[in-house]
Order: sequence, then structure tokens, then C-alpha cells
Amino acid sequence: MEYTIQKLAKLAGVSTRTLRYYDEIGLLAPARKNSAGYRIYGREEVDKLQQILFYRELGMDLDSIRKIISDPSFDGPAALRMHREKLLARRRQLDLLIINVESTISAAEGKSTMADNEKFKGFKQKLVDDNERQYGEEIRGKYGDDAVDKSNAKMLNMSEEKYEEFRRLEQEVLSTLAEACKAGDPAGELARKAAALHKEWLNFTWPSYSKEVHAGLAQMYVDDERFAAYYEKACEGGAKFLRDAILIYTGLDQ
Amino acid sequence: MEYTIQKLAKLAGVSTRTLRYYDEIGLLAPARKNSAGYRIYGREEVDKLQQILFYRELGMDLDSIRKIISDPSFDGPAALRMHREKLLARRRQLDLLIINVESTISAAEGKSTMADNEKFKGFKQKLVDDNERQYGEEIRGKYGDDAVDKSNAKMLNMSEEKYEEFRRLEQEVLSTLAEACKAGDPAGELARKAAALHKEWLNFTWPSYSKEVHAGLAQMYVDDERFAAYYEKACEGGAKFLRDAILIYTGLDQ
DNA sequence: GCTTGACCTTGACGTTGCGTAAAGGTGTAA
DNA sequence: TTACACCTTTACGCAACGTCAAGGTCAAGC
Repeated sequence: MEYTIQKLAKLAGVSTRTLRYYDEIGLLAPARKNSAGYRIYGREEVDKLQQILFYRELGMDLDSIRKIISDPSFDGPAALRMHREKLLARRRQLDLLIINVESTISAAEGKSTMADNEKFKGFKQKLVDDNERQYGEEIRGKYGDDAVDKSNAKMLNMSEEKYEEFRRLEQEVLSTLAEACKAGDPAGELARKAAALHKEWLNFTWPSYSKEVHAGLAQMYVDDERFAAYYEKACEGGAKFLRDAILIYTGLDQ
Repeated sequence: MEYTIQKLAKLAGVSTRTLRYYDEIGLLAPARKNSAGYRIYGREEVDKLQQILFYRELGMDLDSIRKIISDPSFDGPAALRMHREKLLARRRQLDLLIINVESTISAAEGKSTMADNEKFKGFKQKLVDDNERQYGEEIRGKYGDDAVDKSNAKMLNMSEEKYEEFRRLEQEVLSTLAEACKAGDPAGELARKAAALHKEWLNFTWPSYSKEVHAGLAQMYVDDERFAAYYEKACEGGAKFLRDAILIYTGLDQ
């Protein structure tokens, strides 16, 4: 597929001026020019423009983008994974901002007060970067969970503190499950502890605990491969082990 | 509390140049200047700067910001609620971008291919704006649900199409519930339809359906005021009605 | 009192990433 | 052939600061 400058501009949602500018600074040249000097773009340029816009979206300046994508050792897939991480970091910053604006609203309604430094949470990119350095590795590859956690935290209007507690519990469930799994007995003390922690964790999101829901959720962890994969991280057969432990814990195993 | 220019800059995460510039263009003047001409900022300026940064974060130019916050009819709380909406819109755009980058990754891994126009999903602010105009009112006040839906969609790696279907079902559950509720009989045909639709909806997020989970979820809708409020939109006592309908539907009502 | 170093001031010019004419050539459908 | 929507290059403008430069101020320690 070949595109004239306006066709590509409309496709990508940028102006023709932008494309000419990118040509001018040597960031994105057209595949060729036709007899009248019209810029003609091809498939390769479409992909390159997509890359460029990804980086631009992250706030990178065009010169840096050019250096990166023209680097012979440029690793496309790795760059994409980095994109994803950066976008997730931005998402976390946005979450902070949203929490911030909600705090400000409730402060305005007289429900609470805000310290001066709280008023700027979420604006500070530095904080976000620090966060990324701190959690970057951990977050890699578990985006789904993180997104769900975050949204859950917001759904429940959790305070940041509570959310931290929630995250901590989640990790504790995983680590206890790993130990219990190693011990091997779903009726054992460690397994009971894992199930109890999972119940506590569940109470964060579902205030109306019932054995049936708890057991149903546990079964779901086994049946659905996405959840299974999550608990598989703790140990082999983690989801099944957790289900058995919860069934025994709730007394619904007969 | 009083701040010198650098203190405030550090607090808010901006440069001193930025604060001087804001003074220069009449956007944010200090409370006073001391004998040596130093800028001194007070509590009021801190709050105003927070407002300014909110607007700036949304991409508004400084001149528009000045006009807005210096407008005598400027409604602070309303502005904050608008902030929240805009941030949520940005969040949705980010979600699109993340879906986009993930699609690109899986396309690169050869798992699927991407059409050219798909490559620019998420970049097009216009699309987002259209969406906002379309759903803006609806979204107001139900952020929690929306966030959860979005994150669920991502968790399940739903295609956009599937997600649309998911949203449509959600609305259908609500409207059918409203009708059924008006009819008044939780054992009636309409109530059965609402319960069935809810089951279908549930299957989107929880592939391993069980009567117990379904009923447990229904009970949770009643017990938890946040969910209750959501179904209350359909009709008065909507959550209770839905629970009863589901209990009858699943045969777990004895 | 004096120095040092971290603060503060007001200019003033530079930069990035385009927007926006201006002045003119091209492609094609009626 | 006459619109009319495209395309070209050139060039100036702009927002929101960054970045010197050249100097005044304040608190602490000697």
C-alpha cells in the first residue's frame, strides 16, 4: 500500500506539516518521490512512523527518537516492551493524579484536609521515575495483575495506605503459597495460612465474604489459564494447590 | 506557611524559571515581595498553582488557564470534577495505546497481523474526544465501574470488538433489570431474562461459570453499597431484585 | 566583620515542534 | 478547460520554557 502525504497524515492522525518536518530533519523520509516531487510513503514508513509516535507519546524529543531508531543495534521488540513499561508508568502517574484530584475534591467538600506536599502528588515525574526504578523489574510481565489491582484500589476508593496493604497481602499470599506448596500438604498448617491470607485479601475487594464465593473463586483460578498462570508463579500447580487448600479451609471439600 | 521561589518549585516539582515565567505572564503572582525583592508565596498561591498544573497536565495552554481561573464565575469544585473526567479520558487513551503496543508486540512475534489503520489506534486524540462527547455524561459518577471494565478488558486481552460487546451486554443487563423491576416479579419472565443476561455478562470475565459464584456475586451486589448503588440506577432496590432473580434463576433460592 | 556558598533578582537570547501563510505547480473529474 | 483538491518549497511566528549572564542577598562559620 502506498500513501501520499495526506493519506498517511490522516491514517496516523498527524498533520502534513509534521510529516514534512520529519522529512526535513531526517527523521522520516518518504520511500520515494514521484515525477512531480510528491512524497510517496510505503509500508516500511508506516511502521517507522508508528514507532516514532510511540516514542513521541512518551515525551521523547525527536532528536533522541532519530538516534534510537537509526541505531544499527536497535532492537525493535525490546523497544516495544520498553514502550509498554513506560506507558504503564504513565498510567500509574495518571492514577496518582486521579487520586490527587479526588482527594482535592473531598478536601473541598470539607471531608478531609490536604497537606501542601500532598497537593502535588502525581505531578512529579521524578517520583514516577523513582517508582519505576523501584518496581520496574517486578512489574515486568505482570501487567494484567497490576492493572487490575490498581483499578480495584480505585473502585474501592482505597486510600493509598490501604492499597499498599492490599499489595503487601497479595505478595504474602504468593510467598506463603510457595512455601506451602513446597511442603506439599494442602491440609497442612502452611496451606491453611495461605488460604486464610487469601480470604483476608479477598475481603479487601469483596466485603461480603462467603465460603461459596471463596471456593468458587478458587475453582476459577484453576479453570482459567490466565489466573492459573498467575499462581503458577508461586509453584508448579499453584492454582490447584490453592484451590485444594481453600476447599479444605472452607470445609467445602466433601 | 510561606515559601520562597525554590521551596515552592521543589514542592510542586517545577523549575524556578517556570514560576518566574508564570509571574511574568500574570498567571501566578507571588503573595508579596520581601524587602530584597524576593518572591514570597503563601497558601493561596500553592492552591492556585495546583489548579494551574492540573490544567497544564491536560494540555491546556497557559493563556486559557489564566482566563479560566481568573474568571469571577470560576467554579472550583466543578472544575475539579471536569479535571477528573479529563484524566479518565486520558486514561482510556492510554489504555488504547497499551492495547496497541501489545498488539504490535504479538504481531512482531508473528502471532497475528495488524492492519495499517490499527497501527495508529490510541494516537488519535480526536477519536478519544469523540468518545468523550459520546459517553461523557454517562461516565460521570461511575468511574469505578468503568475502570474495572477497562482493566478487565485488558486482563482478558479482549479485542476491542469483544469489549464493545461486553459494554453492550452490561447496558442490556441494566435496561432489562429496569423493566423487570417495574414488572415487579423476580420469578417472572423479564427477571429471568435479566438473570440470564447477567450470566452471559459474567461469562465474559469469569469463564468458569458456577451457580454458586453467580449467586454469591448477586449477594455481594446487595451487601456492598458501591455495587448496590450501581444497580440502584436501574430501579429502586435494583440490587436486591437482581439477587432474587438470580437466586431463582440458579435454583439456589430454597 | 568577613568570607563563602547557596540563594535570589532581572534581562536576553536560544530551542523545540510544529502552525500558518505565501506563491506556485499537479491530477482528475465534469 | 475549468474547477478544485491536492502537492511543493520558503519563511516567519509561537508557546513555554532552558540557559547563560551579571549582579544583589542571607545565614553560617571563622
